[in-house]
Amino acid sequence: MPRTSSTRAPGGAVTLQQVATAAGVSLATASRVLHGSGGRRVAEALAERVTTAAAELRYVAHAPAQSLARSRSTVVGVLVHDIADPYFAAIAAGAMDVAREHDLMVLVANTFRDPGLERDYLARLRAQRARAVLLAGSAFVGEPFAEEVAAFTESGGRVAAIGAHGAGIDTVEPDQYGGGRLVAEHLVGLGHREIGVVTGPAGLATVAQRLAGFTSVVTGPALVHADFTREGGRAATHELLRDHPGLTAIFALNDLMAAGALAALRELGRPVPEQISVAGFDDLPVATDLTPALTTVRLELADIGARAMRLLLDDEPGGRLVPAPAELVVRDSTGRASTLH
Amino acid sequence: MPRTSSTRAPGGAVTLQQVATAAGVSLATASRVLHGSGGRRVAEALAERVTTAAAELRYVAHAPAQSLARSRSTVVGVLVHDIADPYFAAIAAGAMDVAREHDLMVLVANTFRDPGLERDYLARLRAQRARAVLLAGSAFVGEPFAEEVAAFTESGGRVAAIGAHGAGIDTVEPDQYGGGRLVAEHLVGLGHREIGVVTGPAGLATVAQRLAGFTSVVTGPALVHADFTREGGRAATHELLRDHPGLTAIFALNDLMAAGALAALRELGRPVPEQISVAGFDDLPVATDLTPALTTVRLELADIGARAMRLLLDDEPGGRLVPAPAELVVRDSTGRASTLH
DNA sequence: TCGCAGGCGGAAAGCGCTTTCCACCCCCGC
DNA sequence: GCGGGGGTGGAAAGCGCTTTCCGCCTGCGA
Repeated sequence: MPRTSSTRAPGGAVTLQQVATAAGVSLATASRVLHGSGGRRVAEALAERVTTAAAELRYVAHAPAQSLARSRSTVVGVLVHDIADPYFAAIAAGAMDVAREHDLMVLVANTFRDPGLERDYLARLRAQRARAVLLAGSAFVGEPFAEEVAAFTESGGRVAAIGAHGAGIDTVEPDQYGGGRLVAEHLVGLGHREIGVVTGPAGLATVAQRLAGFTSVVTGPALVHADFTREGGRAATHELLRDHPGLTAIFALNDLMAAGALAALRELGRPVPEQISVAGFDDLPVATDLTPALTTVRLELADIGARAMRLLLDDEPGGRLVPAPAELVVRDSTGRASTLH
Repeated sequence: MPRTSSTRAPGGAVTLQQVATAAGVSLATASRVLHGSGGRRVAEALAERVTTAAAELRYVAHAPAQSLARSRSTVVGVLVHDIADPYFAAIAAGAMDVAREHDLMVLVANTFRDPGLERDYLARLRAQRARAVLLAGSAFVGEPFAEEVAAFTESGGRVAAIGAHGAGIDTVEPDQYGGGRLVAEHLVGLGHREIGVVTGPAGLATVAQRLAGFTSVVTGPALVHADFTREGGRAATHELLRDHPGLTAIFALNDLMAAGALAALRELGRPVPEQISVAGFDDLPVATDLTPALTTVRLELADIGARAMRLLLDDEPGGRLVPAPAELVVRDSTGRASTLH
């Protein structure tokens, strides 16, 4: 018979009371020793008896009970559109790193850009009394969602966002506009005049900003919508070239779609960059492995995630706006506009 | 002044008691209406008053309090080595999908293969009284970790793993061995005899199994260790070819390293597959976008994650082993062994 | 008309922890 | 030698919810 059977509660977990009893002290003393916030000290000898007993019993505090008693939990939420998208995975990783430094656990919610799910998850994060929530995407819009956010902050939680600036919400704002502009200037500098843009889901602030930056330089580019996925980018590129065969460059609003664009151009037998140039956005790891290596805009995604999490966890007043730079990374997928068209 | 200021508790959140009062019923009745497990019914009229009041006050139950009272929580944990690695991201996404169907929230812990962190996170998941935890990687080994797992199950949580079969633990076992074997047979069938293998971190069961499958066909291949990253694969490939210039094929034990291998070969001016073939493992989305498109072994990662989560959440006795198939996907990076060496 | 059963609302006892407040002990100073 | 004060342990009151048990009320049968 395992030694633990006499010390473990039948239901399973060890309670503080058991530790206290084993150490021969009161519940209060045990609590002070193990979780005391320094306000009150316990004599050396007793403290050691308690810690020893706790270790022997493999005691870990019941976090929900602690949350209840302290009325503050140790979890934070991260809302992402899709954790399998490397863009969000990188942001989440950065955020989780910082959370760990603060001894917090991270609840990740995959919303698939479904507004209903977004609200639902936010409500459930509120139910968990999550200390804070990071909105790692900019599709979170609309009145009902804003109400949910308000309810969250009103019940004492902090909210920060990446890329979408709401009133009173801390925001890390990647320079989407500037990135789009950099691409435009780069392409124009190479002599391109007929440029098509593969945009993302309508309504995404990210899309609007990247596009706005681009059109601040190149007016009236050919546009086609896709869904921020590789396949979407591929299909959109076919469509784009069918309708506008004279294009000499394509700007895909993210790297996933740029990969699709390159695939489509390969299928069409259009050499890149000799006949047509392609640029992306995000500088995902895949960008270097594409052929030709992708010219794109670098966002320090992990860093962005980390900074957003820091905004959530310090105790400064909210409403701050932290800019994150976008940097053009020129690789082999862009070249001088071909003169023969 | 916002209308809510009179109804909201100053501290923030709305409590059930407030809802009950607003509806003019007792706490018990409100609880039965809103969270009743069907065991007991409340008259229609009262129920409606309660739900209305709850909606108006934007009430959401205090999850920690609920966990405490019911002594079961609504969170599950997923332990991954690195969520930014597409392999784990895909598994996590599949798992999270199933969790959502069960109305559970997912706590994701990034361990970076640090044994200390793995144990620590597992203890904290136990502290949260997570209903279950999915070990989405096979590096979780060693006595201390096994003890932590035991403590977790003893305190009433379920544990499932991907790829590492432990006693009493539900496991989804991707056919790593078979996949390695498929690659070997494929390469041998193409006439390759001098094959190098870029392996992963020592001690990973995944690595051992893929390699074992491979060496069951090809004995004594040249080996070099890397760390499952693209850069590691690149460096390892350089090393491999320095020491074994006559290799006609390279098997990288995952796609990330295969991407690095292709980069290295490009740097060396060795055409793939004309002069040397390359195969990977996992069939990450990037595989199709590499040049040449990568021959690899497909694992249905999202499905694997989903199945593992289902194992965790049904109430069957543990210790099951669910195999997941591995399938060879032949693309352009492998070809007949060059006769000139 | 009275009795009883069935149905349904409410009081209250926890769930495991924190934290306030009280009581005790010891030591010091006068 | 006695009173008081500082320090430290313990009792107990919650935190917000679930759930058992109790008791009331209604309606039906005799």
